[in-house]
Amino acid sequence: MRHLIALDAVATTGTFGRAAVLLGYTQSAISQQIASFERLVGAPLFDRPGGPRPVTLTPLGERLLEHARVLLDRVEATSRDLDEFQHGATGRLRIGTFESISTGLLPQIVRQLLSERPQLDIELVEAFEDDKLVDWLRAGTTDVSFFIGNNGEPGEFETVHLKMDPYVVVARADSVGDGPIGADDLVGVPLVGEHEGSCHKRVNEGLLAMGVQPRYVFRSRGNGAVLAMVRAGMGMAVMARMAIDRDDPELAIRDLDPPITPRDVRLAWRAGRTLSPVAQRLVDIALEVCDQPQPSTALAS
Amino acid sequence: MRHLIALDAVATTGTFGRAAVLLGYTQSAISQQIASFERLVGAPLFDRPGGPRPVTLTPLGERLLEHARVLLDRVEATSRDLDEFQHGATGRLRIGTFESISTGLLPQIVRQLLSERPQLDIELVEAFEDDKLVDWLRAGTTDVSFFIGNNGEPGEFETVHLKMDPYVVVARADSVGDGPIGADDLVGVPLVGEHEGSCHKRVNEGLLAMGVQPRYVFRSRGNGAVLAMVRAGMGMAVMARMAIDRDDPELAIRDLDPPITPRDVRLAWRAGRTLSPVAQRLVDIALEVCDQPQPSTALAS
DNA sequence: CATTAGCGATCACGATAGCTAATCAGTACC
DNA sequence: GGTACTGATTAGCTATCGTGATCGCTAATG
Repeated sequence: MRHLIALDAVATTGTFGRAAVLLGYTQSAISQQIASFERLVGAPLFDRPGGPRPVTLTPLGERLLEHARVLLDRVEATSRDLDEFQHGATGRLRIGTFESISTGLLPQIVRQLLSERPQLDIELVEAFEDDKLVDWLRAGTTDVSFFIGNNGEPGEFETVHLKMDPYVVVARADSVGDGPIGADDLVGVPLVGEHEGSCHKRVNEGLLAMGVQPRYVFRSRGNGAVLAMVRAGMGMAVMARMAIDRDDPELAIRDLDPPITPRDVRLAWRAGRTLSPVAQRLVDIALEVCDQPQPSTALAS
Repeated sequence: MRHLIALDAVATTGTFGRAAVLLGYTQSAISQQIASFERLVGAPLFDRPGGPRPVTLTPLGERLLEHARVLLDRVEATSRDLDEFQHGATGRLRIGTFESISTGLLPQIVRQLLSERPQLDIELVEAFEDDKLVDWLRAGTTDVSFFIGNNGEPGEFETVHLKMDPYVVVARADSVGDGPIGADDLVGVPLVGEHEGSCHKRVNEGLLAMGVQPRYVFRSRGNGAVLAMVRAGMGMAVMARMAIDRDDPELAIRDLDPPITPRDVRLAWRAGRTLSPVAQRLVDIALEVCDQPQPSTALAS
């Protein structure tokens, strides 16, 4: 390595002495470096004419110099890229997420992250079930992942709590009064909701706990479709608050009474694995956006 | 450099100890190397879970490893290319030459050289005047050059004598008898020959020294054209023996009497400059082809 | 629950490599 | 023939890098 730099310097300056000054060494050091390099390759790299004439590269030296410059450039590029990476300016970030989070939380976070670091390569991987997210995170398919509560083997993941996301009732604005919706209001009422999946399971269990046997008249994987059906008058929906992305005067959003246990929205990564600078920043931004204190050391799962 | 190798080995084996075995070090050495590398980049490269579990790369380490592998590959490639270059298997060789030499001498030399080293990149640069060849060789446009006699500043070039190339008369076979051609045979005879140039100058001076005032009826830069004109009966030609590339029953080749001083064909290169392996081999082959002894140390110009 | 095995970190120590400083030796130029 | 500019060489110091032994940690074992 030092050899390559010395070779370049001598070839450029034409003189051992000037190369030494350039590199902050003494002439002796350069002489020894070149000599050692020549011993290494087994042949002279410079013709030394003697006297006050500049040294010149041998054909071998010339050939080696070409390679040396390529290598030095590469090293330089590596150093620059690593710096950028460490400062979080570049990097890839694969995020595991649910649709509701992609709708109600991620956009703010991603917008902030991208405004700070426009060159980032962000990849979202959406799942309908917790297990998928766990598998992906475990396998390294995702770098960080949103979780509902804690998942995986104990100690396998590290997580931070972002916010509690309540389940609410969504109905046409003209079909409900003010105030929370009780169990009575839901019995026998036609419902629209999600297809099978972790989210739906939680809603379903919650309703059953309330004593309501839900009657679904439409199911979809897309929250947008569900809301559209509510808007169209197909029925009410019980869904995570976060999945409703915009204020819609046609729709009324009401609390449940008694409420279904809200979702514990967390951000998770593999325990004991260093987060990349961008992932670290993502966590911080997520905490900011959710108004959570930033634990200096993230809580264990 | 060592750092990169260690990084690669640890990442591959998953363990400091196995990496050490792989590289012929002790575990302690690897541990210190990685630690020093981490100090250099300012952040951990591996997550060490502790206990009998393998270490894993941090995101930074992964990124660095990609660069490291590219660099190591390049170093490997450099080493291979240099080996080949030193053995003369690869390399570029730019040869300064005259047309007559390109015709009568070079083909044998180049054929031999290429049969030994098929991958060579040989470039011929043809000149019509000595000065051009001198300039090119001085400037490094050519690596080696054919010279007629010695040229350039004294001590500027190193040369070896290849052969003496006599000047001969070429005529239609049916237009001359046996035996050498004397001055009387040439007086007033129509001649074909070269255009201005170093070769032609020597012929012209030779003829004048013989007492012959040459009468040119055709001149060309191409020896082939000259010979064709002789064959066509335009006249005789006085030219270097070497410029006649093949036996042609239509043509008779006769000595001059008195002869013009033959050309001293030499191979030259810049004095004090190491020859590339292929150039060195070219010199040797040229000497072989010309039946010259090979001086272990080439004669000074 | 104590034991064991496998892992990396650390320390002291010796060898080596790499630098400086001073000097030597060759060559061109005045 | 001196002078000035080269690179080479030598001795000596120092920082680096390797080894070997040891320590501390954790998962797996019985």
